[in-house]
Amino acid sequence: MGNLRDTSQRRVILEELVRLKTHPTANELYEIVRKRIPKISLGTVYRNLELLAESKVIQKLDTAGTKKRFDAMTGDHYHVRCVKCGKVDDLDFPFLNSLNKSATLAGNYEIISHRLEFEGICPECRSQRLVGKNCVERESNSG
Amino acid sequence: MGNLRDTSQRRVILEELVRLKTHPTANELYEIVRKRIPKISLGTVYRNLELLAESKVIQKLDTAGTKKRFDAMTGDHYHVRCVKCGKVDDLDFPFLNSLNKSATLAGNYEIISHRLEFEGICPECRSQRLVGKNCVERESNSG
DNA sequence: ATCATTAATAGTAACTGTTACTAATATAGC
DNA sequence: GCTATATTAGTAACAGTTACTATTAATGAT
Ligand SMILES: [Mn+2]
Ligand SMILES: [Mn+2]
Ligand SMILES: [Zn+2]
Ligand SMILES: [Zn+2]
Repeated sequence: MGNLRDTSQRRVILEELVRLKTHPTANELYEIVRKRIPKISLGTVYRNLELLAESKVIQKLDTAGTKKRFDAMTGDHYHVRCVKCGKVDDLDFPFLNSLNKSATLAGNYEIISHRLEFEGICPECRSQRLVGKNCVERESNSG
Repeated sequence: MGNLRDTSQRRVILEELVRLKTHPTANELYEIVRKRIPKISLGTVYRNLELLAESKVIQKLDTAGTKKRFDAMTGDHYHVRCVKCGKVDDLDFPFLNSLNKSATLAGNYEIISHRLEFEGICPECRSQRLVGKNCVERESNSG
């Protein structure tokens, strides 16, 4: 894994991120890793997520909202965010390979990538629409 | 304009945002408005942008990076962000109306909207690629 | 026009997510 | 085992934004 040393902290952070399919924030992952390494520091989680993303082992997501999220799946894929509970899920949707080329032709930028994120209501929140309980707002749903 | 009072601060903020095509951050707009209303407070700019966005007069963008940007154009359109200088421009690209429906069918979310943002290199930065001067990094280019 | 009501303001403090710093510790190579 | 140095825990600093508060000003009624 490049020139990164093999520390227990780094190993557990990666293990737990791979296990989770929830695209956690640094703090969410910190709380989970803490159960296995109680004395780990939040800074260590941030630093390792950054390093792992730099070396392309994981992916840093730039979803709506203020918090960065992390994803152990590095392949191209899109995400859905529930506007009710803030949950971020993978979406099994074909990757739009031709978009960048079309967009380059449409304007005067040299397009190198695109970010597509859907907003919607997850099955859980949909079934609780009338009840309104058990559906904690995770983050201010901007726009 | 709803139940919003007509103050000089609010009027100038909106005027300057409409004039600009640069999708400024709150602070960038603050610096511009300050030339006309020197004693205006940054909080006033934030509060008014928020209120104007709530009442759909303007649009709050959730582009990559940490800073929110604002847009007086409320119609559906996509944006390009220059990875070199951070500039955000409109892209004259047809709006993908069928995407939400397709994405709803692809997963188990009820999709209500999508956000598509392109990354690329603007004409200015492209012509300065070798020189590297006059091309100020506006924000840390994450991912 | 004067007044009362109350939204909006300037100025500042507080907050949130993240990054930077530092002295102590642990890893990897010899 | 020893050395060089990457990594760590703990904490301070930082950036962007929001919340608070006393004062000011827009509105609508008299
Ligand atoms: Mn994913
Ligand atoms: Mn725009
Ligand atoms: Zn939900
Ligand atoms: Zn540029």
